[in-house]
Amino acid sequence: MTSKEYDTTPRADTPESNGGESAARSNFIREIIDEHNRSGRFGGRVHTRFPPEPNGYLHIGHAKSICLNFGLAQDYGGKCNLRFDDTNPIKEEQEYIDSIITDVRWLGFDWQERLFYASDYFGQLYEWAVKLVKDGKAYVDHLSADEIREYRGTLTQPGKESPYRNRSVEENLDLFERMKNGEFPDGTCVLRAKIDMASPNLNMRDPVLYRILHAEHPRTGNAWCIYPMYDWAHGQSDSIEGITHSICTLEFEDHRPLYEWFIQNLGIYAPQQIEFARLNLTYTVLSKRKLIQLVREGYVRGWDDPRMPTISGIRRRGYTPEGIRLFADTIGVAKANSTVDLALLEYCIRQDLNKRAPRKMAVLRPLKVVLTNYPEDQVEELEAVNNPEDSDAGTRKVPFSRVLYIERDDFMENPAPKYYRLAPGREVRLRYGYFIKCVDVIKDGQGQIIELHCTYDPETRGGTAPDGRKVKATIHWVSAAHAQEAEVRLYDNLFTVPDPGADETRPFTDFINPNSLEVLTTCRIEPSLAGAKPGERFQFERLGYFAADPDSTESRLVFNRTVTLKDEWAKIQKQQG
RNA sequence: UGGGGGAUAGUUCAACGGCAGAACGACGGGUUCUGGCCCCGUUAAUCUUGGUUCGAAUCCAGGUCCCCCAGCCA
Repeated sequence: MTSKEYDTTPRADTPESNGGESAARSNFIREIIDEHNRSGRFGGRVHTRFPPEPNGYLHIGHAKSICLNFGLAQDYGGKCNLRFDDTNPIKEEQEYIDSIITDVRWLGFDWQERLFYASDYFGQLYEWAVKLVKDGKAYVDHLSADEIREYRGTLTQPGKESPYRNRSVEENLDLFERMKNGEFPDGTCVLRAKIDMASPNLNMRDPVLYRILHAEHPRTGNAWCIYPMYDWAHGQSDSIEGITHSICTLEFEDHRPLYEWFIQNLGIYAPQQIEFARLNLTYTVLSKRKLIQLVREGYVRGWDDPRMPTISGIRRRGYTPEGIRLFADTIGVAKANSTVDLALLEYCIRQDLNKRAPRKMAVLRPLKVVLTNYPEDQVEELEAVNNPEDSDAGTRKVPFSRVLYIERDDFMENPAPKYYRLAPGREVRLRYGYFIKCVDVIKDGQGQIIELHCTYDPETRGGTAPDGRKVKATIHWVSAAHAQEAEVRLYDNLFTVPDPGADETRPFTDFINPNSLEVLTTCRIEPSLAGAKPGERFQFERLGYFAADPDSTESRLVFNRTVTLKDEWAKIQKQQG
């Protein structure tokens, strides 16, 4: 394995290569890059990487990092690699590699031919380890894992040197080679760097470089039985790829001196590690461990359950790459730990969907309405606007007839204050249709409202009255004879509290929202929705944004509610108690 | 009690010695054939104590609080 060539010439062919700032909002990383461009440290290059370990599915927190790394490269006319940090075969699987590739691509980013794996560098990494041994800077340690921990000391006390620390170069070379050749079982010994057992930074107390793992690797199979630790692999992988800015999360700040020690003692190209605060979101969890638990213990249907904060989950839910990128840009990047309000994510998604989602009419909880003065067999085709935000979206025809369904919520027998939808004796407008007035409320034996009798005003076709009278509300509807039946899944926060992990005396699963999923099976949707393909997104007017689910069949569509519309009436109701 | 980081409206992020600003949220209003979108307005912050300076969120000193580190995980 040889180190890769990388281009160190300034990228004069790209628009942002004059060392200049771009239009994006300022942040501390851009300032560092700008400074590097001024000083010429990287010759004006900007080359980042997104380096996931393929041990799970990507989530919205990773999206922040992906948008940051790829976004910086785009803005500065640079490059961004996708690199799998696959140094621990015990946890990693091809399934995860595949899903990560899918997700990053879906988010809208392109690494071109630069898809790499830390395992691509196992050979080079081994050679560099041999060099360190030869330089007297690494040794094979036969202390057990427990002993290593004891010898490491504590936060306040220095560590002790291992009795094996001063083996000869020859012995270390021999032992290390035999480690590689598989002569020792797992856990027998490790290769450690010889740095400083008294360092106040525990990462510098002779960190382990290689451990013995007789495990099959998704990519290298059984070629290796020793595997590099993160610290030994990461910086050198960055170096090999010519990365300029190695952006990682805050918990690696303590690792930076080690990152630099390896690079320096190997005498190889030095990238700059920069740390930023990872994303936290209210009403959700983003730790891999907790996400796995939700899946394994059946709290959700899988990694792609629309309630999950995984990329595959929010994709299925109907979130858009554009919306997620807008979110990443909006939250910015800094070093302070923070928790972003979920409302901001939802705002960004609505913002994007509002511009692009075709409008449709759908009734979630149907209430039958008979227009008693409308001709029995008449059907009209009413013209509806597909998207008021996009004049190019055109119009469509929606069938209208004597028997309709409206939303149960759009009728109130004893209307509350400020409720201005349909009520006995009250007139409202049917969207794109006529004014109707409720004249009779039909109930069953239990007193449940089962049907409304209304009259329509033929003069109001198109939605305006010739006499100029106004109505307070416009409600959506579908024609009973023409509507299709569909299933709609409504989602609420997976957790009932803003920070489910805050109480350390209780498991986070105690705070799971029992009502996070509501399945409605008798919804009626306008006929033009027939044939909607999984993944297609719509706005159901007055209800929210919805995406067709892969569970849909030819005969029966299933929709996920992506996010509600802002709902002024819901707010008023809340205030009214 | 070692080391490394951090602290600006309710939330997230700007301001880099010179008028503390934006977005979201909340509240109020306008507009409207979606109680949506859009528009306008109100609310609301520099952790603390000193110091330097004509002038400090920004520089200096002390303090407080929060986060991370003792994997053969990443």
